Amino acid sequence: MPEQLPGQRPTLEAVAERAGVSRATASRVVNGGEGVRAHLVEKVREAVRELGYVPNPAARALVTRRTGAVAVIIAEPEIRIFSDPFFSRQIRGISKELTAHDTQLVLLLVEDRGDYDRIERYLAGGHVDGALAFSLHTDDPLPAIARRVGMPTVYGGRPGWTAGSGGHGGVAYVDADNRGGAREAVRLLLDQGRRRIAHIAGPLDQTSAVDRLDGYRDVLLDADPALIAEGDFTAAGGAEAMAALLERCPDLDAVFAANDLMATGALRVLRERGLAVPGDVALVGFDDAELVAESADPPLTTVRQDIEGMGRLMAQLLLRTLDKAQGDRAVPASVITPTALVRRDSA
Amino acid sequence: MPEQLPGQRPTLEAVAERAGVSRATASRVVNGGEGVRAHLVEKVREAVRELGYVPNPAARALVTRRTGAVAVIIAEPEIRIFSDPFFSRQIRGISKELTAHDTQLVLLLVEDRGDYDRIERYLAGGHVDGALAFSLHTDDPLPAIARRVGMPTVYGGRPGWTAGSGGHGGVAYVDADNRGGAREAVRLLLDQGRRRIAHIAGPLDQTSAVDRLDGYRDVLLDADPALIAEGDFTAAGGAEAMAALLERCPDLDAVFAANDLMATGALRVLRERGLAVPGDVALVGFDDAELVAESADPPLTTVRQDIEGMGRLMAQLLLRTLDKAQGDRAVPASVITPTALVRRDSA
DNA sequence: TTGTAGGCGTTATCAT
DNA sequence: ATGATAACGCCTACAA
Repeated sequence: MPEQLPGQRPTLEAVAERAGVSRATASRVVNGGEGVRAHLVEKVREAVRELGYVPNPAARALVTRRTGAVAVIIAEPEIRIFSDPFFSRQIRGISKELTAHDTQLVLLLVEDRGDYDRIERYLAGGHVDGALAFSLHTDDPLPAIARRVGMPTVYGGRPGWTAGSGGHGGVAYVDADNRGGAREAVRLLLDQGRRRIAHIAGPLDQTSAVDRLDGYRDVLLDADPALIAEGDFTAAGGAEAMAALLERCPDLDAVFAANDLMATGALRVLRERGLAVPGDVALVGFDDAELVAESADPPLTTVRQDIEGMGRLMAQLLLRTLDKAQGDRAVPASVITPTALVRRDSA
Repeated sequence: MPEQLPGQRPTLEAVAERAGVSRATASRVVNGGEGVRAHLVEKVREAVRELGYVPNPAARALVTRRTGAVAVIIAEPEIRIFSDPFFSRQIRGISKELTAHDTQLVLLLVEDRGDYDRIERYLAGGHVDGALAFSLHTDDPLPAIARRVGMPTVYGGRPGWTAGSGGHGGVAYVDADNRGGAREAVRLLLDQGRRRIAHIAGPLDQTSAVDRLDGYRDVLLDADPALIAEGDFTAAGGAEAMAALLERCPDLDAVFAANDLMATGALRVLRERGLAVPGDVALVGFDDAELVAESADPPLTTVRQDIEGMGRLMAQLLLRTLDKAQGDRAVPASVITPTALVRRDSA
């Protein structure tokens, strides 16, 4: 039972005194204890235990110039942030990895454009050692900010760039093979004999949406533009897009939706219209979002991406950079993770 | 354009020198500038701008003993954390309030029981000034930990206590009027002439679930126990509970579900069984979760709670305590927020 | 109103 | 292997 004395917390000084050693030695023991005689290590450890000593992170950060914290920046003004299981899983992966490395997760939610000033100040302030950012839209100011303040950053999803928005090179990201996965999905539909395959795209200011659309086009080189509708990655948006597609192309016999949430929206509309899935219209989603794809009616055939794994990977990449670089401005490499088609009942 | 010099960041010292004042004066200006002559304030501000000076939070924390950060602890081992819109909205509310007070949000996800050691070390370490915690289960170790390390904490939802787990008193929380809301829901059903009103409860190791069940019982004093089934706040759990209820009481004509997610699960089962809602069975949910209640088919009549507002309130309570207390161990008061019945089509 | 100087709790560089 | 001691960057009496 550490004695939580009223008021003051024990300092390293107190530990040293109690153990009968110098502050320096106490410090060494607290930080691993290399090169300290065994019995002294024991003495110090005991003092730490008795006093309930916990290092003061501020003091430590002041001298080491390392905070042991990483920012996770989510720049999604909409409700989507959490309601889309995608984020939750990725954050969970990140959290696990960071925790395993004794690193804290500071959550930075961007509500509106004005928040970027705050974010910049925060990053520039040195509150964190690095940053992880998600779901960037085409001309998100974040990459420029990260670069300006020299903050090592790993992006979730390939960032989109407009010319002049800060240049390319030197950006690390983790992304699924969106294009390849989309191709697989469309090919499945094709192999099943479907001939009028529509696509419900995500918001095209996000690269994941663009890449999936590109994959669709890779396979359907001369796809009728009327077969493509843009959604917003939400169920409601998917429903809307589905309705529009049916309006334009009543003869469509398959749909590839750019994510599962939109697929469920599409499913609802198809059901309302009395169209059987996959009988009349086959449907493939993307994500294999849990609690969504599997519990849909019928369960969704979809393209799985290892979202939690991608989160871990992002954190790993960043942590590795932080360890190594320590000033070298080393840039982590990007990683594309594979996808896998998961066949269930909708196609 | 602040000149981001390679390597070293400018210190207060540099600012002072450039402005031709002492460090003390520079510091005063940076922290509000009370009692400093106007032209000096301007001089310092200019130096700050020119140098791109940003205070070093570690150094500041070291002397002020305030970190400007608050921990948000989520102790939900399941996927629910984010997939349930409840958390997302509450976090959003918290984030807004904290941001408005220049306070950072450190997210602490507890995955398994063993993580509590880590949490305790973290809180004891003084990384944060206070904590916000959610969704505590009956004998969650968190309150005891917070108390032991003397961390000001505000809970989201009334904490449940087992005798001896750390005592009662002195705990601040923000909770919706679960019991009152449940009563309203059941009364609505009753007023509509329903006579066999079932309840799909949440996991009874959470007070919100217990309180809603109590509200149900308040109105239906002699409710048939067979009309009550326990779910787990997920859609799948709701479906299961609904199936069980129909098995036991095929004659039920109404259901009050303890949250919207479970209500949607129930909806699915009712539809599968060919039962019309609200024709054969009326249904009321709880939460008014966005993207859930409204877009259900039919849209859910439900009990709304201002979740984001509750989040803000939690943060406000904590921040107020931190400002005032500053050592006094002042305990914030708890707040119960009102609920409102939202009538849509399911009842 | 402004400046001087001490100290916050660590780590890290030296001697020893 | 261990111990002084000087930073780290900031705030805040206290003095002027």
